[in-house]
Amino acid sequence: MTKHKELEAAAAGYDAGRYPRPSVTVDLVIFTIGEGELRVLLVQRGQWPFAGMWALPGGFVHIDEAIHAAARRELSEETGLAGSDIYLEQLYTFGEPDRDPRTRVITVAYFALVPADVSRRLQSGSDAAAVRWFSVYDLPELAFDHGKIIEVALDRLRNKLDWTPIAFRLLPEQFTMTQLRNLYGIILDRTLDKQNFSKRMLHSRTPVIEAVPNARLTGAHRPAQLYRFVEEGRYEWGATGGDGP
Amino acid sequence: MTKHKELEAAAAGYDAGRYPRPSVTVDLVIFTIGEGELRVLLVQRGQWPFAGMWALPGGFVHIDEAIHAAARRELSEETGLAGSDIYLEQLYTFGEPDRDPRTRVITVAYFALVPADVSRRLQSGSDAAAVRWFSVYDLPELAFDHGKIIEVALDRLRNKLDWTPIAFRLLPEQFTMTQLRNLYGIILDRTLDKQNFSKRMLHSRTPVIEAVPNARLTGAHRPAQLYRFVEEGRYEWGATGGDGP
DNA sequence: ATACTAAGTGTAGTTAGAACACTATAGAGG
DNA sequence: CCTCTATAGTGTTCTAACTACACTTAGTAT
Repeated sequence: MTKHKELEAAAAGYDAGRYPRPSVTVDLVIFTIGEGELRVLLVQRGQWPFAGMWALPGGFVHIDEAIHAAARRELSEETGLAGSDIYLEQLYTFGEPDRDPRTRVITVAYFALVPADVSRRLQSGSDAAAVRWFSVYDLPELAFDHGKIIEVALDRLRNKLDWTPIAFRLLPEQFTMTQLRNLYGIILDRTLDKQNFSKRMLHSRTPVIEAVPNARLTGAHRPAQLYRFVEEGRYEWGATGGDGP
Repeated sequence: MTKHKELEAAAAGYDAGRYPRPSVTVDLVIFTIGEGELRVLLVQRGQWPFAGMWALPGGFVHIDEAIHAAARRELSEETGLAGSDIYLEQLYTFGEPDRDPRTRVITVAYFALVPADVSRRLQSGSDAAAVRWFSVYDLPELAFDHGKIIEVALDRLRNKLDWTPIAFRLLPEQFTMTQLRNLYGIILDRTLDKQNFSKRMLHSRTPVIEAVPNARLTGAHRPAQLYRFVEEGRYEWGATGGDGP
């Protein structure tokens, strides 16, 4: 198909090889919640450049592959999560000429949200020390401009948290009010008033969550009501869009 | 410099030519206000593909050029506006494999805001029918996926309007309350209450605009107070960021 | 002078968020 | 069995911001 394109283009007097082309990659900021921390998945580099340092998972966009497809593929390769139920959103494109010492590399950054219960299962499956979750508040030295990328991702996550129901992508299907409030607290890095928080979630004009009838979490103390995200309402998801454009 | 990079990379056993590389371009959605309309700048294509159809201005990212620099350069080439005082923000990266029939082209879309007084001066300078402002509510048939790109840009503009002082990038330095209110009305495509609007702008906790002392616009009717944007306050400009990453 | 047009202002009702303290219900341990 | 303790769950008041709506003011045009 690419060959066909080139032929057609040549016939029309267009020479695609005229300009030297940059490499294009995708990099993934994969967030999860664990041990009461907001965490991001990093891989340790084996080779030059930045050998031994930690980096975001990522890889080349294949020549016949959509960018979001490349991001999905990398997500699946890196975590084994194939399902499209993992939240994935394009973040920003970074393309300073010197960001990669090898050659000109433009990277399209994505961020992904993996539910706490899913990431717990992952942890045991991943091989050795090459891949690890790190607290976003305690990151190692990072390769390339990946520190910057994580900053931008964290900003975006915090912003979206307030205006979109994105938080539910980090929790199992059913959850207690305390879990949800803690999640917000961890991401926003501040404490939230119990009553005001639950009022906002349950009693705003278009409620965001609803109680699951007869579902209670039994534990060491008073059992808690389980809630789930209300899909119906169809909120404004913000202009930055979802997976593809 | 690039040559140096390749050498260094080769020495470390990295072959950058291993993968076929896509072309990378920037496309610009340049907004302005004119004749009471929100307008976008389009250029008419002369060649295959989509010959005769209208498209967003844009071009290749040079191999040693930052992406935002390429966007600035195209903006300047297309409009003659060199100053970095024109608002420019990265929008989204579009990379479906088939979006360009010539070859694989990934495009990083930007959107720009040109003040009404500046764009009026431009109009006379541009050559013939090859470049034109179009109302966003009355667009011609567009080449490539540029219709989609404009949609995304319009969404983003509307969203940012409510939470950031972006509107001032479409107005001259001083303006009347009515001009500002009309601007919001045009972009949001609805009418706004006079009193409530000015209350929001002037009397919110952190005022967005201030009266210019002794400056009044004299005209056919009662003269109007002139206002200017308050720079001091430093608002949250939203997570999506400005020009560079 | 008078009419016309746009600028500018005041008020009451509603809604969302912040601050703050008390009651309820389970298991654990003596 | 009773008490302790930890977490779940609820009510009220105050303030800031948004909505709806109508009247007054100050210029030019005739």
